[in-house]
Amino acid sequence: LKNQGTSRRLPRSFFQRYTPTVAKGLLGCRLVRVIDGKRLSGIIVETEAYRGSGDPASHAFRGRTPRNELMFGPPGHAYIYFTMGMHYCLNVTTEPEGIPAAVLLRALQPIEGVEAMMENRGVKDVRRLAAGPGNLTKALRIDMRLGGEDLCSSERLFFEHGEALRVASSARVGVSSGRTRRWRFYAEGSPFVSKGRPSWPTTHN
DNA sequence: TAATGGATGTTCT
DNA sequence: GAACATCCATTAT
Repeated sequence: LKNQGTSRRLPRSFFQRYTPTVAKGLLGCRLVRVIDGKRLSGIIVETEAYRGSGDPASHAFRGRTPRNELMFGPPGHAYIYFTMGMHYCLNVTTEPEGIPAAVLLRALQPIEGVEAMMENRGVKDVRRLAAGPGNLTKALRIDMRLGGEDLCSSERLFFEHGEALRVASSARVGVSSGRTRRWRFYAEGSPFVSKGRPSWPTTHN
């Protein structure tokens, strides 16, 4: 019983795999943020994979830079970036060290600390609390200070096992290149996914 | 319900 | 100077 918390954690081996597989596998798992000893958490319902130097939509497409450096590092770490002058986006690094890859966390179904998330967001509709990558980080109070955090050992931000969900896929949201890859994954029928709708129809795996 | 544009800053050409 | 892994309010349909 005393190991209940840690035993449910996703281990590093989970993240050291082919990135689209990790992105799919994260659906149904729990993302947990601990603030002042309180748990804010939700079930992951939407993710996107960004992989390798051959993926034109990836930040690592043009090689290593100060910003994307963490993508080249070991798996299971937080890669966070600031975008559009306003929002933070949370990724978890994947694949063995040296392969630039990560999974973007795009939406959660809020479970624990819903009241706190409402305060952080200034929104009451639970369906919108963590729908979209910028909203997700705002709800969980995630910013650059958590960049590089080891999510396999952190006490502030980590993943827990969950139940398998029915998975659908589409092209990634908000990217103009790399449209041939359908590396956005989401829980089919979930009202908690972000509004970004793909141009291609959905399929399931 | 769909399209548009503003807020805002970092990165790259 | 343009593009950008965004979000929301406003406007048009």
